[in-house]
Amino acid sequence: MMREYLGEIYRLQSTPEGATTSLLAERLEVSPSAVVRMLRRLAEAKMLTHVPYKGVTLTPAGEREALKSIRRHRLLEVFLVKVMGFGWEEVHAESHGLQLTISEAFEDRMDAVCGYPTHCPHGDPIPTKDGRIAPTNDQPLTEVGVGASAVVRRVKTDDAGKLRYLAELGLVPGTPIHVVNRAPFNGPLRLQIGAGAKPTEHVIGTEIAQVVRVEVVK
Amino acid sequence: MMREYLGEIYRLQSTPEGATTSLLAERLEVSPSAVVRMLRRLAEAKMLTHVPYKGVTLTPAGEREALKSIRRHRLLEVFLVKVMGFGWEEVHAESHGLQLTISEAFEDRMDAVCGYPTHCPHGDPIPTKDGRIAPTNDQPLTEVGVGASAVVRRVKTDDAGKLRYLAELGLVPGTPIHVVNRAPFNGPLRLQIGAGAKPTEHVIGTEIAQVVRVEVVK
DNA sequence: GCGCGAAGTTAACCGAGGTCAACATTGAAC
DNA sequence: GTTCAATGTTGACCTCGGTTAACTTCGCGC
Repeated sequence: MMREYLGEIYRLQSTPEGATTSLLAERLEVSPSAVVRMLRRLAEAKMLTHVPYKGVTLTPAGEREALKSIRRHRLLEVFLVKVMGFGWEEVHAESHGLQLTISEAFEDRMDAVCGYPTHCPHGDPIPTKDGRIAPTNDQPLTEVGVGASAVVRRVKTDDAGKLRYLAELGLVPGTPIHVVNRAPFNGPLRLQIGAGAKPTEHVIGTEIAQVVRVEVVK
Repeated sequence: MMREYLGEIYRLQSTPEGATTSLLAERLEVSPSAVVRMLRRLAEAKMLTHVPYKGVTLTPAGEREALKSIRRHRLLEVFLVKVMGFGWEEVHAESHGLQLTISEAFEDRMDAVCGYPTHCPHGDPIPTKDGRIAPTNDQPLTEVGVGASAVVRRVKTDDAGKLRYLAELGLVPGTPIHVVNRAPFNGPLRLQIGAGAKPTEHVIGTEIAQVVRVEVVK
C-alpha cells in the first residue's frame, strides 16, 4: 500500500499542481485524512519529507519505491491488454486490486510473457527493473499548430468512455496524425488520423484533444 | 477472505477427519482463534452452522460460495502453469494472494485463455461456473495391488519438493503406470511409469505413493 | 467415574486502512 | 489588514484479520 501511495505521489509531482493532499486523495479514492496519515508514515520510513501545509518531496529511496510501483502498474496494464484480452479502457479498474498482491516473480513472468514491453497501453514509459525511466517528449494536441504533422505518443486519461472513443477514432500511441484545421477560440480540431492507404478525417473537441499528447514531426 | 475459508472447509469436509478448527487453522496458516471467529461470522452470514465443540456444516449457500472459491483457486493454478510459465510446485504459494483480488472478469479471461480447463495441474476437477463439480474416482497408489495397471489422476500434496520429484519421475495426472512389485510391510513400490516407446522403472517410498491417486484400468 | 491432555473457545490486544467531524493554516479579495 | 473559503491536519472511531493467554469441553486411559 505504501508503495502505491509513493507511485501516485511520483506521478503527481510531475504535473503542474504537484502532489497535494487533496489531489492524492482524489486519485487514490480515499479521504484526505487517510492521505495525511500515510504521509506521516512514509516520512517516518524516510521515503519522503513532509512539511505540514506546504508539501511533500520524495527522497531517493522514496523515488526508487515509487518507480517500482509504477513499473508494476504499467506492466500489469500491458499484460491485461496483450495477454488477458481486456480493452485498454478496462485496465485501470482491473489493475487496482491486482497491483497489491502480485509477487515479484509474477511481475517478472508478466514482463517476459509480454515480450519486455517499454510502454504501457496508454503510451507511458515503463521503468526498468533498476529504476530508470525513459524521458517523454510530447505535448497536448491542443498546442499543435494547424498544418503540423505529429505522432500520438500518450493518452492521459483514465476515463473509460474517452478511451473507448479514442480507440474508435484510432487515436492510439504510434498513430500518425495531421492537424487540418482548428476552429477559433479553442474550438474543435479537424484531424487526419492514420497514414498510408486510408487515413480518415475527424473533428474532435478540446476536452478530448487535451488528453492526447503527441510528438510533432518535422 | 470469507470465501477462502469456505473453500477450505469444503475441501476438508470430504476428508476422513472432517473440517475441524485445528485443521482449518493449519491449512489456512492462521491461529485456531482466528478460525473460530471466522466461523462465527460465517454462521451469522448463514453460510454454515457451527455447533461449538462439535463441528461445522456448510449450508447450500455456503457450499455455493465454497465452490466459487475452489473454482477460482484451481483456474488460477492452471493459468499460472500454462500461461505464466510457473512450475506446478510453485503455484500453491503464488496463488495465495492473487486469489483474494482477482475480479470475476479476470477469472473469466483466465478460463478462456487456458481453453476452459476441467482440471487443475494437480488433477483436481474445476467446478463449473454454476457450481457443479465432476466426481473423482481414484485411490491412493498404496492401495493398488501388485500387477495392476492404472492411470495417475491426482497428486494430493502442496509440498514443493515432493511435487518437483513427482514431475521428474513423470508421475503427473494422465500418466499410465504399472505396479511391478511391492516390498513387504508397506515397503517401497516398484513402478513402470509411462507407456509406448520408453516406459521407465522406478522405486518409490510409501510417503510418496500415498500422495499419488490413481484409477485402476481393467 | 476421574484425571488429564488435546482440541476448541473466549477475551483482550495489535496494526492497517478506512471514515467523519472538528480544528488550523493559507492566501486571495476587498 | 481582515475576513473567509479552500486546503490541510488532527482526533476519535470503525472494521478486518491477525495474535497470545486464559478458559472450557471432550473423551480416553486407568
